[in-house]
Parts: sequence; structure tokens; C-alpha cells
Amino acid sequence: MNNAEFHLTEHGIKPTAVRILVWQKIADQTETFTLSDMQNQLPYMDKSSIFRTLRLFKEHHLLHEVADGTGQQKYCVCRCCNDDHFNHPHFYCYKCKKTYCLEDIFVPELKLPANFQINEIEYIIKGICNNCS
Amino acid sequence: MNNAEFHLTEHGIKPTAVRILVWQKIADQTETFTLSDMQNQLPYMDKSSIFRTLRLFKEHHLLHEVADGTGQQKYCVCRCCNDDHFNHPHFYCYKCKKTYCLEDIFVPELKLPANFQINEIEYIIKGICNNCS
DNA sequence: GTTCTTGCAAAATATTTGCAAGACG
DNA sequence: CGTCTTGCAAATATTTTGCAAGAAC
Repeated sequence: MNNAEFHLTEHGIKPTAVRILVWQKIADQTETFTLSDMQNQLPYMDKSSIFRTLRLFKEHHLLHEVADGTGQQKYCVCRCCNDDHFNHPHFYCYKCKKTYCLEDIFVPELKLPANFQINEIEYIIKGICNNCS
Repeated sequence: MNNAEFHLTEHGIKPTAVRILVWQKIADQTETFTLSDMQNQLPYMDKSSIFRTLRLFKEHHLLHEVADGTGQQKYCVCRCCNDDHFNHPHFYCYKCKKTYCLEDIFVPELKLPANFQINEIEYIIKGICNNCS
């Protein structure tokens, strides 16, 4: 049993061929990615299979969804969600169009009026990244 | 010249019929809205006209775009952008599916590594709103 | 043999553009 | 006239589902 199989099993996902290959592609990503990124990287694999795999990963908290305003659904690998499902901030670069994970930085919280129940916070900074400036 | 005409003119937008009517629909909104919301509220108006109008408003900083992860582009009226274009936080409610503007609350900022140029910040809290809890 | 997984095709949803007619100045 | 605006139709982009064949157990 390789790393991918182990990781999937550990999270209650049966490690099928498709799932292992998808996970191997994304496990080390430090940027977010889209469904079509995955299609490009796994051209022999059907998009609906990839779609359903990403959905499954998300449901099992292996991935976060990131809405960065590009209109395409982005995903990023979750490495922080043992306790809660709060996410790290993201940085979207206008120039290279990539959305990076800022894994070492905490999302600052704020006080809401009573009776708001907070489940998730998304914090996205937009500008020019260090590579492009 | 009515309020809408004045506001548009003031922002360098020629106040045409379509633009005035769209602005009148959205000027007082405290929630975000989508293109199709507008289509529903202005059924006699063509969707591409509304689309181009919203795009124009956005370019002239009358609107913000809000990515709340629903897959649909949301917009909200800008009431804070005289100095910079930093946005207020938003609250997306899983139950009523609405995204509210938290206009009185400031987005907390955070320190980024050097060479990141910050232009915008989006802060979206997801959970159950005060009406639904 | 029953359930789960996958690929193919197609539907559903959303956004965006081309173009021509009309409005505006 | 020349430019801007609008509506209609259509293209594009993206996500999502139905279904049947095959794999897994």
C-alpha cells in the first residue's frame, strides 16, 4: 500500500485507480487547481470521473473549495483540518492568474453580531505575487 | 436629473435608460445579487444588456464582485470605496443561500511576506445567519 | 449477484460575444 | 455621419447528471 492508498483509506475513501492517480497529482500542490487542470494532467481520464473524485475528496475533507473570483471552481489540498475546517488564506495574482495557499498564515477572525453561526471563513487577497512583482 | 442619473454621471457613466433602471433596482440592496436576479427583476430587459451594465458599473467602482463559492457571480453595491477599493466582509448563509454585506465591519488585515502587492481583500464568512438560526 | 465505480454522452447552468438596428449628439 | 447603446441570437465555458458496462467484493 503506497502513500496515496494509505492516505485515502485513512480518510474513509476506497482507493480505486482513478482516486489514487488523482491524489498523486494533487498531493504536493501548493497552488489551487481546477477541474480542467486535472483534465489536462490526466487526459486519458474522463472529466466526470475526475469531477466525482474531487467532490468525494472534498466531502471527506481532503480538499477545500476556494472561490477566487475567476469563475472557475478551485480546489486546494487540506493540510490543516484535523481539528476544525477553517482554511488558510489564499493569494490570487492578477498577473500569473494563480491562486496560492498561504499555509503558514492564520486567517484573522472578527466579531460578528450574536446569532451568526460561523462554519467557514474564506480570506482571499488579490494583487501581484512575489514572483511577478 | 434624479438620484440615479446624478450618481451615474458623477461616476463618469452616461445615464441611459437601461443603466438608470438597473441602478434603481440595486442602489438600496443590502444583499449581493446575481445577473439572473436582475433578469428576474427586469424581465423585459435583455440579459446581455444587464450583463454589460453590471460590468460597466463594476469598472467604475459602483459595484464589487463577490465570489461566495456558489458558482454564480455575485455583485454588491459599493458604499465604501472613496479612498481605496477594499471591501467589507460578507456572510453567506447555508440555509437561506443569501450573501449579506457586513458593511459596518472592517476586514482584518494580515502581514504578508515582502514583495506581495495587495490590491483587494475578500473576506467571506459562511454559516447560518441570524434570521435562520 | 449486488453494490460501487467509471466512461461516454448529453443536459443544465452561466457567462460572454457578434452583429445589426436604433439612439444619440 | 460617426459613435455609443441595445436586443437578439448564438457561442463559449463549466459543472453536473443519466445511464449502461464493467469492476470489485
